[in-house]
Amino acid sequence: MAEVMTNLSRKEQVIRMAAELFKEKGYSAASMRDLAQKLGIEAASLYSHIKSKEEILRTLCFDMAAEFRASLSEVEKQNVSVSEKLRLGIIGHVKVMAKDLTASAVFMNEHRHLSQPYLRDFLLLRINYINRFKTIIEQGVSSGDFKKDIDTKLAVMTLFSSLNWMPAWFSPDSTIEPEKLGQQLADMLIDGLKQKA
Amino acid sequence: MAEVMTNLSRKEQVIRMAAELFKEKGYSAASMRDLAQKLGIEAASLYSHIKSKEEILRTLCFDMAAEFRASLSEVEKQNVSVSEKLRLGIIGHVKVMAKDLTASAVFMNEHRHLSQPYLRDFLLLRINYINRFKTIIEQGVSSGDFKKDIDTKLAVMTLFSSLNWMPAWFSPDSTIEPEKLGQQLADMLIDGLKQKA
DNA sequence: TGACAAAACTAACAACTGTTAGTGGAAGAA
DNA sequence: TTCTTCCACTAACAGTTGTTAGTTTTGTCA
Repeated sequence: MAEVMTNLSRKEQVIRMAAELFKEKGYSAASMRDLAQKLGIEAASLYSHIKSKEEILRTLCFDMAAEFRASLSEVEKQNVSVSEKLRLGIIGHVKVMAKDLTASAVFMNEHRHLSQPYLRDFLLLRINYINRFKTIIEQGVSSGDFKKDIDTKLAVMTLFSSLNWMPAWFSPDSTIEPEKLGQQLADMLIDGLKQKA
Repeated sequence: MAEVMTNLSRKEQVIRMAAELFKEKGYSAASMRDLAQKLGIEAASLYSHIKSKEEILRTLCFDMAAEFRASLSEVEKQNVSVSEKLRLGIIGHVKVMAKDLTASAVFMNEHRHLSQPYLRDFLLLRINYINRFKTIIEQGVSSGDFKKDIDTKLAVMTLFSSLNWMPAWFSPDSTIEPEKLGQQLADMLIDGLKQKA
């Protein structure tokens, strides 16, 4: 038990460092020797902890995916108005990202380096997640909460684009809390910039 | 003269193919042998046309940057309302991207592989461009066109995030014209999703 | 035809890639 | 003590990387 804990802890340390490196240099440009150096060990020693470079990427991508899905499931259960549901979905997404900005950045930008069949699985998970948001928006259009002439595909892609670049510019030592940031983002996307006449 | 044309044409062909490859696999994962194969020649033959792999990336990034800046300068000259100016800026940005989606994707996702001092120069250009958009939004807040409680930094980053992921999901054979897409995007960001009460 | 430039070729380089095999030390449990 | 597990090591592999030097083919124009 204690050994398992220690092992996991060391393995997780490797994965965390790898996430930082992948975020900084990109998956392909980050070498196992770079990673080893960051940990103060030899490259070959990494393989006491992980099976391969790609296994690290898989872990990072699929763990994040699971968190996003869990967050959205929680929101879907709630019995609230559509625009509130969208708002909660956005806030949940932001919170998950904020919990680990580094892993989020890797999840967002490096997943394409997964090999098959993992890449396919990953993309399926992602499209499912996006479609669940799209459904919320469509419900809003039907119910009259949102404008009737909205292109829902465009809307949902815009939404995700805004969300997904957050790790690139949001600094972890920012004074603003994730909850608040999500709130503001939701406001902006739902209500727009313009002063109501 | 004719020789120069031919030379340029072939060099541009190399750069175009490289853009596709860089977009697909990422700059680091794309090898010069991959690129050569796409052109039906040997890797070493590429060096009759270009100085180095990074020179290609530089060309792609800085040429796109110049186009974005030119587009925005055009808009800034116009004597129109603030929200119209923002709208025009967005449409211009979308049009520039749509003219070459492949190069845009590289510009967006691969610029970090530039070495110094080019990377620094690139980032300075980018921040200048972003700040000019931010100024427009700030003017809108001052003039009362936009809401007073807007976080302009958040607003401008959200704007760019939405814009910048477009190359990733916008298909070139889409029926929608860039002009129209830019229009819709601007509507969404400025007016929001919500039906006005 | 001959000259010239563009654009391709072959061969090779040094460095770097992810990964494996096999080894040994350290620490805790028996 | 001895056994086991974790975690590091050295040495080496086969393949790939960007790039160079030098040469030959190709096409155009005088």
